[in-house]
Amino acid sequence: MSAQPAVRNSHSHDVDLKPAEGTVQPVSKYIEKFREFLSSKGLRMTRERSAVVEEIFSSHEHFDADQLERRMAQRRDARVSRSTVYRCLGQLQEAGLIRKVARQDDREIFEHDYGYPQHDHLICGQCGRLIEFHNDAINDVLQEIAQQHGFRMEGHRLEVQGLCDDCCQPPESRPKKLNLL
Amino acid sequence: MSAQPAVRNSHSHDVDLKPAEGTVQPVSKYIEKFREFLSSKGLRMTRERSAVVEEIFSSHEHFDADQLERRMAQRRDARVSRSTVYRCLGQLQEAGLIRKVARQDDREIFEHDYGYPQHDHLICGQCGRLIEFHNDAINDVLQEIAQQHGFRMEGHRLEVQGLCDDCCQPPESRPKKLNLL
DNA sequence: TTAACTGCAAACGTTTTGCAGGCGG
DNA sequence: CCGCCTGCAAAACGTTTGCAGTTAA
Repeated sequence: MSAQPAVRNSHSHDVDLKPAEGTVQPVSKYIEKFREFLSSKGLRMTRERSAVVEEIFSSHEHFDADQLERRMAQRRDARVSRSTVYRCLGQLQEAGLIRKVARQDDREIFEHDYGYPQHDHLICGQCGRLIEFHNDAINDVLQEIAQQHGFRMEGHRLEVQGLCDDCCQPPESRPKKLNLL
Repeated sequence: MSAQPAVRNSHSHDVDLKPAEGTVQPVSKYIEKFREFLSSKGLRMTRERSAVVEEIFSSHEHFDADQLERRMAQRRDARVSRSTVYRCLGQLQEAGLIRKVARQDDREIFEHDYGYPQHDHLICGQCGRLIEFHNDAINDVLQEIAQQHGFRMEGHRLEVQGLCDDCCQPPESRPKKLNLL
């Protein structure tokens, strides 16, 4: 589709983890994965669904339903309604392609899940920035704790609240809310 | 239809951590703390507000706004409207007396924060049970990670998803759903 | 063909808010 | 007395759903 600018994303959202390997995976990989899932459920791949997957995996940004809807509105190949966006988000979660990662301003924030290393987030309460990090120790500790409680751990969600580097600066030089990705 | 397991959130939650010490703190301690906060903001302590604090700290259960509203309805000293419950919940969070701890069935779940040791939760996706645990290592790791990113950590929220002991059992021996209320 | 899909709009459930009257300090 | 506080009802919010026409397989 779009000529691959190897660029991450336009806006300044640091992604401190790199993609699984050096290069950006072709979007078709995810579409195929989704098609498999759909087919296993007796569902169909449609123009709308593949367009949504394409949009979501065209960059590694965090996003919410509203942002995705707006991004879809700008595409030429398929206009996708809000309902379909929401329905698709649910299915993509079921399929393991994306996951809810945090909650900001009363909205669920999603991110890529499939083919991306497990990680957690530092969330800036001032500017809303999400900083990814990965740490094996946390998983190990959780695994151990779960075991002690006879709990079968399936996953976790860890949000670290605080202030990012920029927002720690004195108020005068502090950037305004840049909540939109 | 949600893809979530169709389970209500249980009202009776196991608390695997004990209160700070053996005895239950007098509720007045919390009311006093709240009064301080209010006063520092030029706000007032009212019959409704103290009743809410009293209700919340009369037991160490997790709760959501709806449950709290119902509990308030049964009190003799003050009828408290839903609006006031919500407004009060917000202020109690600001005051550091309670905090949101998870999200279940589209509702925020709250718990005591002030005077209670820092901890996290195992959340059973089957029966909704919240199991508290405490582990210093996690905080240490997070503190270190935050520092590496120039992030000023203020707190965190860690939800471990999975299945609790009971719900791991084979269906035959599985206890009936913890019922609500 | 036919069952799943879509957009639309209306419905939903939780939380927030505008308002007029009440009350704490 | 001032201005914060309350309950009420209605609004707002993200999200879900019923429906009738559309489309993938």
